[in-house]
Amino acid sequence: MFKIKRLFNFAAMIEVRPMEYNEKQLQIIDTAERLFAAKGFEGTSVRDIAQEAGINIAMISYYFGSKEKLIEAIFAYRISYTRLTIFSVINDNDISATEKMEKIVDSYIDKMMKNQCFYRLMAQERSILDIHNISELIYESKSKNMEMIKKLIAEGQKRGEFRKNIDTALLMATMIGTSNHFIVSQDFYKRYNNLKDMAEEDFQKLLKKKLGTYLKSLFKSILTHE
Amino acid sequence: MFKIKRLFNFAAMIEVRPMEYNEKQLQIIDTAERLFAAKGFEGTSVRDIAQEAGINIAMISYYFGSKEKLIEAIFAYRISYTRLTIFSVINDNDISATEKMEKIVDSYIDKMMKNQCFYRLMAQERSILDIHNISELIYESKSKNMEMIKKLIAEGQKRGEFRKNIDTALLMATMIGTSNHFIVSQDFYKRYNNLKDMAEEDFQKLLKKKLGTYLKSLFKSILTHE
Amino acid sequence: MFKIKRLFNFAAMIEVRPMEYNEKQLQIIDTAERLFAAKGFEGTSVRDIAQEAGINIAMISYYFGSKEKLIEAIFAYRISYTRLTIFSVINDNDISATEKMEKIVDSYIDKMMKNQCFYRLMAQERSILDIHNISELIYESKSKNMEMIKKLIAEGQKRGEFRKNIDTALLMATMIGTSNHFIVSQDFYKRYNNLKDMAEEDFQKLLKKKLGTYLKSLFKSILTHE
Amino acid sequence: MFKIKRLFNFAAMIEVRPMEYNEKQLQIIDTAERLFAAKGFEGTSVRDIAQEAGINIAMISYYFGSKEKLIEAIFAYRISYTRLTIFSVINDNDISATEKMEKIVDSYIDKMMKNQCFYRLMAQERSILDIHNISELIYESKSKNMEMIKKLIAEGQKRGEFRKNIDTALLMATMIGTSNHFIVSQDFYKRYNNLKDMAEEDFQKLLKKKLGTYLKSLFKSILTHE
DNA sequence: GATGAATGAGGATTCATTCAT
DNA sequence: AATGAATGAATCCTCATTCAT
Repeated sequence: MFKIKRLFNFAAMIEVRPMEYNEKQLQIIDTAERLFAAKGFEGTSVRDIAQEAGINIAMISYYFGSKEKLIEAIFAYRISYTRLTIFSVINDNDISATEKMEKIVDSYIDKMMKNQCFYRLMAQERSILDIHNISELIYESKSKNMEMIKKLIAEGQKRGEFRKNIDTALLMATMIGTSNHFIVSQDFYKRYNNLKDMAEEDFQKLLKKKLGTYLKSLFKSILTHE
Repeated sequence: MFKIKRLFNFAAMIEVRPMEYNEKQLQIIDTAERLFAAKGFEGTSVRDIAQEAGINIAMISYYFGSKEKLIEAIFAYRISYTRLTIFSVINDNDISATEKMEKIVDSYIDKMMKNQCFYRLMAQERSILDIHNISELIYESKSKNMEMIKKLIAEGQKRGEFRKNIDTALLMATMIGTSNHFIVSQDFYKRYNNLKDMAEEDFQKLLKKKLGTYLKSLFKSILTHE
Repeated sequence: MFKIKRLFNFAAMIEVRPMEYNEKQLQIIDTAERLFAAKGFEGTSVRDIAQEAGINIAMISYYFGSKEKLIEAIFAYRISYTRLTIFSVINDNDISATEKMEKIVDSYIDKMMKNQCFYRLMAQERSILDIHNISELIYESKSKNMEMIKKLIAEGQKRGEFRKNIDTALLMATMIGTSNHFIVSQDFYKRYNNLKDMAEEDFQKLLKKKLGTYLKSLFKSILTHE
Repeated sequence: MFKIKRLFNFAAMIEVRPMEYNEKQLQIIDTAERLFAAKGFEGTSVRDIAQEAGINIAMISYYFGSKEKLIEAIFAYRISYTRLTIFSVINDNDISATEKMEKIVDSYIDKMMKNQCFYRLMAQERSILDIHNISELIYESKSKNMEMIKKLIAEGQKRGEFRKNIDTALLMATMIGTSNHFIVSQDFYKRYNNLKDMAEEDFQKLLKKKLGTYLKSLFKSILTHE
């Protein structure tokens, strides 16, 4: 029915379509994601989710099978979107490797800023790893991304844009880790720099811009300088 | 007795001594830290901790008051150690700013590698922040570190070692975020690179060396290149 | 659903209807009342109640929220019945003030004999007062009763049936206190008078008759003699 | 040692001497009595008592054996004093039966006002009876008192002071019940009559005077009127 | 398809007491 | 004689889930 056993089909990768959920299910996913991010998986009860989402408690088991399955669904749902972007950027033949990398950074930051809850949640789960059946999902997604980035780096090196000896894993760690940490520490940043009075929207824009500029400059540095 | 009202004494900062716990208390702290890191705060029951630590369940409330207070104690305990290192490095007059920065990176990585559980735990709590009374503790520690790093950067700039326009917050985010993400994703790294057969000790050394080399090179890049 | 925000509605006093509980809830109330009376509130565990009532432990929290709320519900439930009787007696225009008072005494004794558990419980709570949120409930009920009795006494005085200078508070204390003490000490009474072999039913009838005769005679004495 | 198996020795009744406790033990008794009265036996923890009394937790078990034994000790201690008074009044040959009865009422009220905590506690335990080993103690004390009162009534009847057909049990119930209820409901009384601003000492005097006058008048009525 | 009622399992904590000192 | 440390048992309550409707 709405249960997907195997998430990604290599052969049909381009056509990978995120599973379809009805409105109520999406509402549950959004609410759960937000609450899981804010209070942790175990710290959030299905009652909390049901109440916040304005639905019946039994609906969660009814729609997703269990609380565990719900978080798996959240990850499957969110991750299924991520790949498409990178994929389309990589395959764009009209721009240089450097430009591609910049686009990827921008796109990553954009996605993360828009889905902060999910990325917070992922930061938690990365640590708790293997308790819920998510690690496999993350592994697949991550290695897929790694492959693409590697290909891109190779392309850049071939074109003479990038230097040799680039450690993709650490490069990714820098992009993901720096972004995550910066976003997750935004409360510290706001308080430390006395930006409490800034409108939230403006503050988010500021973070995004700072982070984007910084990361792209950093990547340039890493990728080109000897 | 073992309760600390105020953690850091500015005036007596050099002499700040971590609170003293007896052996059993330390055993609880270590076990709890490990389990919290592995299963999350809410995902870990006091029964789990007691059983794993080989002590009576009631001892946790007896020694720390509550599960909540226990995690606070863990943070207070671990954080109280961190500062000293940075402080002593900064105040070393015999080495250049560049060398100081390298020492700080090394010392951070070293500490993190040795206390992976705590850093995993902190990664979780950074997200859940403000549920337990830890954010204040982290804020204090973090801003203290920021101040010292800022001072160091200023010193480096004054000495002509570092370039202008360095964003300390993002620099820190890179060090902490990259390290954290790399460590937290070590299982991915191992699997992705088929290193399952490598001895754990060797693997840890490998991670540490790679990370250290990378981060120091990265910092050099950020701090010196225009 | 079964939560009552405001117990007594002055305007609609005649129509005050006790809250409606389903059969299982009433079963819990009865059992809890009996056990609280016998072993005290704190001396009774929710396990005891659940076991005795033949229901699941969780049902008590499920239906009443907590053990505390349960005892509040018991009081609200029992007290909501009491007023009606006095009210209807007072407003009966066909009988003298003396007869009214006799009816009130009879009705009080009758109610108390039938709900000995509750009156025992109330005797305990009167002492512990203010720990559970019951004092307010009792205050309201008691002052309402006081008002009615005062009115009745005034009526009796106006009609020349009762003497002047009657202290309503002490009059009430005599009725309630004597009855309570007599009932609560019935075990002593039975043993002291060697009535162990008397059928329980007969014994209860005996108590009721003795108490009724005595109290009515006493009231006559108090209300009429100079 | 400090354990008394059998409290009252009939033969040596006149010489009955309350058990001797050292200062710390008396401190515990007083504190426990107060807390038991305020929060109930089960509602009071030995920790509460120890903390309030400023003594070590283990002392309670050490001195009294257990919490249960402590409350037994309280009852034994307080009850052992009560009898003496009645006894001496009864045996006074210089005053009439009526005067004796008045003295007994006065003495009872006086004792109760001075030991409100204990009387509150007794009101609770009367209901919970037979859980702690106190009922026997109370039975003995009560029947002893009953005997004396009966003797006094017989004396009054013989002397023509009192009427025939007096139910001693109900007479006692009136004295004890009315007093208890009046005292236990003093908060209601204060609030109902807007006496919150009266000094506590004055309020207590008021209660005592009202109660004394009322009860003695009531007793006269019961004992003399036909 | 959707849900209110119900429940067994397990949560953290507090309890009175004991024991070594 | 006195006590701080320690503990097994029991506390109330919440949990995710199920089931009859």
